[in-house]
Amino acid sequence: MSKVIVICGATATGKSEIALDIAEHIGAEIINADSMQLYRGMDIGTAKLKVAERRGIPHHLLDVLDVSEDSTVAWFQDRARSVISDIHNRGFHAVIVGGTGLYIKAILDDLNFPDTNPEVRSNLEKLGEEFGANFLFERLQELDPAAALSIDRANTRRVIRALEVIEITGKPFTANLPREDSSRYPDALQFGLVMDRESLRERINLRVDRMWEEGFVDEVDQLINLGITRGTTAQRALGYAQILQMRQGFLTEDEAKEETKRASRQYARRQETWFSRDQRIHWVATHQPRLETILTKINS
RNA sequence: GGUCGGAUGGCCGAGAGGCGAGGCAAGGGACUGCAAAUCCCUCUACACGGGUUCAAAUCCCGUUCCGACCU
Repeated sequence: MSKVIVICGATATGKSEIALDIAEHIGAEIINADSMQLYRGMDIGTAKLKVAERRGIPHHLLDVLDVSEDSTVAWFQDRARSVISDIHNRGFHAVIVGGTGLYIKAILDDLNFPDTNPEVRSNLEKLGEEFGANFLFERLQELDPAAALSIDRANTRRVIRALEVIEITGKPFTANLPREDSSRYPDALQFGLVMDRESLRERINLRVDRMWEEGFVDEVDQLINLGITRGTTAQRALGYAQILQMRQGFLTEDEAKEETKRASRQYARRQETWFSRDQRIHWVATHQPRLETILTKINS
């Protein structure tokens, strides 16, 4: 019986390494669930494992997008699921590793993403610019009060998406929403790596310093030539955004580096909040023998 | 020794008698088509001691510290 194992957790907790260990032990292939490692050329700044470091284990969904293309959950969900069935069909287990909570949830749970329509969306965006965030929110309150309750009035991005879905499907946004416990892979085992804040902070600092030494700035310069500023997703990535700002003269190199560290810390916090909601995750702390703990659980 | 100017929350920084500016950091949280994104909440400070006043971070006196200048 082929398994689905998930390794999640905050950035810099050592997910990639553990995933390799597990894959090696149980005979699995690895699937990336990190929204930024999807991009070709974003290597140093995303701490992507080099091919030589992958121990011959197949890694999927790495380097599948151009930096000028946008990534979306719906697309990812589709790709990831077909990769999983492909791996399973060949008789291997699948280890999903990554820090993008929404992407992982999209694979595991029965999340259905109604279509998107660029025209509808840009119209809504225009309305927002013209009449303000409140206008959009009030419209949402009318069309789907339940959704308005759970979406913050100032979060224009999410308000627009809800309105878009309503317009396209003709049904309230909430109608498409969660049916708890509708897991696509009921036997999937999720492991979350945790670390105390102080250690994590140190690891992040070290990691960012190392990225700089390895030529992070050059990497971004190359991506500028490849059109990273044309896309919306890739250029927002931690570190990339800051180096881009530096190139535009808004930050000194030192500031860019420090900002990257700070932003990474904040990101780690958001990741922990996200993952902490999922009761299915088995948390593994640094002081535990991580690999053994996880393997025991898998084999039980 | 003298004169003048400062002293505000972890940091930056406004306010110049009467609802605790604001920003950053930190912490907590939300989140089903940009998610390394987007958004929300919290953090009761005015160097110290007196005084004036119904009311003082804001005015007065003194003390301490910092800075500039003078002798």
